[in-house]
Amino acid sequence: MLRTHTCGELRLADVGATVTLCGWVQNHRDHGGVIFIDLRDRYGLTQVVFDADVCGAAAKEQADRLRSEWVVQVEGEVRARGEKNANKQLATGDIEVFARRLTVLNPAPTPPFEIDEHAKVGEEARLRYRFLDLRRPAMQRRLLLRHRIVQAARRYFDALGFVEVETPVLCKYTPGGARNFLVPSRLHPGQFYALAESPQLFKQLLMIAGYDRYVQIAKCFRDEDLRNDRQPEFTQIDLEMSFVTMDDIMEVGEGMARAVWREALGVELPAPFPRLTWQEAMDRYGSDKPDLRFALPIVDLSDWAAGCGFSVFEKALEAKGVVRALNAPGAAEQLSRRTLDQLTEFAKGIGAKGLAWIKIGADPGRAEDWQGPAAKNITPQARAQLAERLQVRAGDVLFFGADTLKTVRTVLGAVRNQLGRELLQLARPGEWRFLWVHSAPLCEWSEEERAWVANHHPFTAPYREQLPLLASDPGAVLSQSYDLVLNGNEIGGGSIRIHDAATQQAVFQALGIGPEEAQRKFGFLLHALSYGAPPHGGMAFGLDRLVMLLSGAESIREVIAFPKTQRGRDEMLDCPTAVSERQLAELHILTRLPPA
RNA sequence: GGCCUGGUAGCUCAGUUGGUUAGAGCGCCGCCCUGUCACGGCGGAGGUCGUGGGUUCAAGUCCCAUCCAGGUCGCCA
Repeated sequence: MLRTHTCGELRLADVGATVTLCGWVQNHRDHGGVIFIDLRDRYGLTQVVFDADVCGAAAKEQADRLRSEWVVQVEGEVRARGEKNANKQLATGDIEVFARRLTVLNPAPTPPFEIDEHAKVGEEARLRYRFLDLRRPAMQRRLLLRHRIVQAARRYFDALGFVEVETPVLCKYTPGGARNFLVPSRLHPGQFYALAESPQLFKQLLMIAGYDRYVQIAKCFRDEDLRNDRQPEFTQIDLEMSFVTMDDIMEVGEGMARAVWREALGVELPAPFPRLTWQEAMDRYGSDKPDLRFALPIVDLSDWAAGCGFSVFEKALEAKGVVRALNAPGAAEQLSRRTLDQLTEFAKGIGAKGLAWIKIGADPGRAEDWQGPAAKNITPQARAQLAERLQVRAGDVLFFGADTLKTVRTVLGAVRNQLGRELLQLARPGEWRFLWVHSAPLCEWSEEERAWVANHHPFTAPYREQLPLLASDPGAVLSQSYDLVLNGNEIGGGSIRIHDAATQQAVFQALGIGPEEAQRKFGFLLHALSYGAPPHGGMAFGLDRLVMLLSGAESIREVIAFPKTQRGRDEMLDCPTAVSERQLAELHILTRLPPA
């Protein structure tokens, strides 16, 4: 080793020792007669002192030329700083190293930005110089947290007897779902692999193979547009179990979350996590991933709305829609007319025709104290009933949605989030509200494709007793599926899988995938299912999102060492790039570029 | 693909109604300083104002196109 200690470990007990440190020059403070250097590595910072009386004139002169981010080796003696000169903010602040010998291991140009906690740097510069950005404490903290999370998960699953198995990244193209990245085959002209969008099929095959507890920290690839929490390659903590029910998987998944929070954050999560059916979540919170850091429940008022006096509501009912509302208790003062107008525009952006609201003044019993676009038209009787149904008190603000069921759910769900997270700031930092949302519909009608499409994926098992409905009313069939939601973010999800070929065929049929097509696309799975597939199920956690939430980062890019930009480029590697004609020829590929 | 925000010194930003030589802080370079620790003092260098075109006597500023970054909708079974 070129060093005897790291820059974070020397203490008063080491005083008198001769040590050798290696690291980067964080800072140099030249006082003429004496030079201070802060030497940094990922373990910490140690102050090195160059005094000509100790190190000699030549070494001091050399130290004088040191610049930020040079890599140096320093041999010297550990000395106590004394009460007066100690730096309480530094773990090594009680000591300093009086240099005797200095070796410049590598000089460096002035970095494009300062490598310290305080420097504000834009993301573009950070990504172009990611190797420098990763030296910064914030990035180190996040990558180390990620490491601890992964280790905690691995220990947890290992202790439960899970087997870690790697599955291929080069896979077969599977239609439906996310767009695949394609990889040309040199050996098979005109044919392509697809990068795995998830290990889904492989883990089912592993269950058929009898590995009844599988786990993998798996890279997944999806060629879709990027978002603040979406990258084209990302990591899942993927697991699958045999001979289990929904409850078993949820228990294991919940246990992992508890282990991760305990080991990575030192936080003890309450058990068990609350559960809602998909239907309950959608009705009560207008979302399949409700943020439970605040209440603001949505109440159905369809029966009340008939004859309430407000024609907008009544017409929505006549059109077979619904009327629902939520009460923001005591929010009247925080929600100015201007804010409410902005919220109305926000609702319109999501698909609402408008957003009826009522502001309650000092006395809910007086008609004049009900103000807002919906207030005047409502009959006194309807108003009294409303006060009862929404538990109206002075200073409350009521919001109404009147439209199709789907629109009202979406709009009030979004309004609820906007109120809770932004306008009323009801979500406290450091608060972790977990929730299982289970039993979502198996499939959903797609106007675009004029067909029923799988909500989760086509291998998700419906509830057994609802199988007969599959042919007659596919939309009514619920699936044995579950999503783990944290503070309004989906952090994981899974399902019990179909384990027999007959049911799988029936589901394919309902999804408009004929026997021939099914055979062509998923024949290997159907074949395998016929060879003694055990009942099985599993789930996957989005590791990047998990780390993002645990670290409080604003974007997924902050918890990935080398992320892509929103257009899918790597600014540091400068890729993707064009390749030579020769390479293309070898892959039997002709490119067809869009017109310039 | 649509919409929104931004692009000015190495970094983070300001730049008024279109008008003199485009500024600040940090960083950088030089000199001084023996107890600093985001040291301090003095001095200095550093700009295709993303790119291309247009309007104008005059464009960082107005218009059009385009590129890049971020956000968002579509998309993500």
